[in-house]
Amino acid sequence: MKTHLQTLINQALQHLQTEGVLTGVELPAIPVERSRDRTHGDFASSIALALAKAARCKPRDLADRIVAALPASGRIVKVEIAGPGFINFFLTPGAYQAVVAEILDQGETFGRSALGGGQRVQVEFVSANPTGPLHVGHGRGAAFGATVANLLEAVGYQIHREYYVNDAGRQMNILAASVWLRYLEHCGEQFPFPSNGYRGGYVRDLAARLYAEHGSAYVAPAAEVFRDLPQDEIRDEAGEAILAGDKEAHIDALVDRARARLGDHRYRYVFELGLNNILDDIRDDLREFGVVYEEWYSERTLEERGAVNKTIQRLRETGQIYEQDGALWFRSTAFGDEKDRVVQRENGQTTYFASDIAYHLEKFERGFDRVIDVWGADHHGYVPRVKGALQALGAHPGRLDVLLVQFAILYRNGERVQMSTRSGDFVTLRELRHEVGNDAARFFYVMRKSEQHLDFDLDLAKSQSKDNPVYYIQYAYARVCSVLRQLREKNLSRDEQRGRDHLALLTEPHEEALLIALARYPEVLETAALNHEPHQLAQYLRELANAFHTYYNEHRVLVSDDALRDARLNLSLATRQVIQNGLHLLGVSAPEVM
RNA sequence: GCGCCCGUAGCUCAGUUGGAUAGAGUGUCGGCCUCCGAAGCCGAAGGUCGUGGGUUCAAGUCCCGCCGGGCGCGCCA
Repeated sequence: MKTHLQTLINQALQHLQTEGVLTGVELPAIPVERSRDRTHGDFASSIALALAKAARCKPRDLADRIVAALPASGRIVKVEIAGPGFINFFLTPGAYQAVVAEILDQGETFGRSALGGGQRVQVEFVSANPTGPLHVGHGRGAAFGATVANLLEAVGYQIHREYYVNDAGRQMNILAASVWLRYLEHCGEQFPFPSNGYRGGYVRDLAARLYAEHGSAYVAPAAEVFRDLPQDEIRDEAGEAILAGDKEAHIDALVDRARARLGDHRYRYVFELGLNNILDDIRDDLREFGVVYEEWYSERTLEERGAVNKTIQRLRETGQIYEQDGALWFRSTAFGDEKDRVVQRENGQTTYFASDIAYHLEKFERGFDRVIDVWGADHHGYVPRVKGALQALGAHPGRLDVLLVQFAILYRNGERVQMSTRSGDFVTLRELRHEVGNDAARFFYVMRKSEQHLDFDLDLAKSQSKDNPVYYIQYAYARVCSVLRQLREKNLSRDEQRGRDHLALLTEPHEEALLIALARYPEVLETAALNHEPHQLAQYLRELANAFHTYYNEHRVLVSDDALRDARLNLSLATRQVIQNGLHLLGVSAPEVM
């Protein structure tokens, strides 16, 4: 409808140009919006306000001339000029009602479009290190990334969902060392656990598994393992230093000691045990959450192919690499970063940043038209250096969108649920899903703008009342299903074609409001997708459900008049279809009975 | 200190990329079931859009300065 109106206005403007009113004026994109207020019609255009200056006349006068030049349209009942020069369009009832037939015809594809033209877009999200189970922060990235991907797919982009598995870095070695140390404890050895080790309970589980598989064959005396190591650094809860040392050097040395003591083969075994078990757990967790990927991309394969070193070499050739204090630095300040960044440490290890440059470079080499990264907002400082490196290498950083997701704060009984990474005491995504269910979790995660902190009310997410937007929307769906059941129980006839033939009977104000809400769905999908804003869809579905509940409360669907009943049934089914389509994109189920 | 994000009803948040009289939910108060699911609906009350300037036909929206909150500022990831 919007494009229809734009076409009409465009024709009018061209007509005026031939009359010499707007000679030499370049015609802009024509603004057409849904009116907020019904008294302003259905759609409004501010085109006359925008062009008044160029046309050298008053906005209202220009609006008059545009309206006079508008071609006739069977879908418009009235055109008015209002306020400073808005052109308001009033649609015919038939223009509203037509959407019902459109929805019934298109079913699950209603709302989808070919806007993206099949462009290839990669969406990388979650990508949490496989050093432990996903927590509630990752959950938001998962729900958000999955929904953004679904939305883009719905408007015609070809989507490649990807999880970048950091299976090669230093952190994985620290995990392996942590598992081994817990294993030593399990076997009776005693020592202070390194402050930079992984201390979650799952590490002990992995250690127990190692023991179950190999008994005490991997044991080494703690006294030997810890002999002549750099001092650890230990702080109390307040952050005050109890033991001054270098925790990084300490843990790195422990990793080396583990490798030396176990030998390559056995060290590899511990490493793989940790990686595989945790990665499998993450995969299962996400699959249960309705989040699936086209690809799990391994950092290790990237490194084994020599891509990281090759990338550093390429950066060298650009002249943006220099050596200082034994390390290699990338001159990211030349690209707007606050300071230069290390790509290779003094000890020869490449940094996470180095492999990330290689990875992003490869994303473009794989032929994606656009690349989207979903990151936690605490990584925002990382954006300039990645884009800077891409620019240095001749890639186009403008084709990379980094979407930042703020943390979710859990509330229970009105109080904030405390989470501390220091003690390893955090709520996992799985715990959250089990507590509130997948539907509520998926919906709550995306119902706010991503860059907004999310207050996640656990009690609300669990409540089965209208306060809970998930239930509210699902209830509208279930109600339509219930009407169909009633139809059968009462032995009333139903004829879809008869309903289509009598859509003109849908003239009640509540019906009109519902029809307008339905017609908005494709527009909502488009803006939600292009702006990467799932919350717009969530918000819309609530409004649609509200329009239906209001209507349902005011009018009966199963009336005795066959034609009216069938028309209303078609309207109800169309509503059900749109709710189903929308919930599907959000990864939320649509139960027939609640 | 520097950089990024946020500040809208008591609370949680929208606000169609600059449009007309700033909207929902929740909470408070008051109504609606002999009738398709009351897990619902209707009404009332609630605002100097943090603040002071600027840009223009038009600013919650864009620019600048303050105030308040969050995050970042490692040879960690």
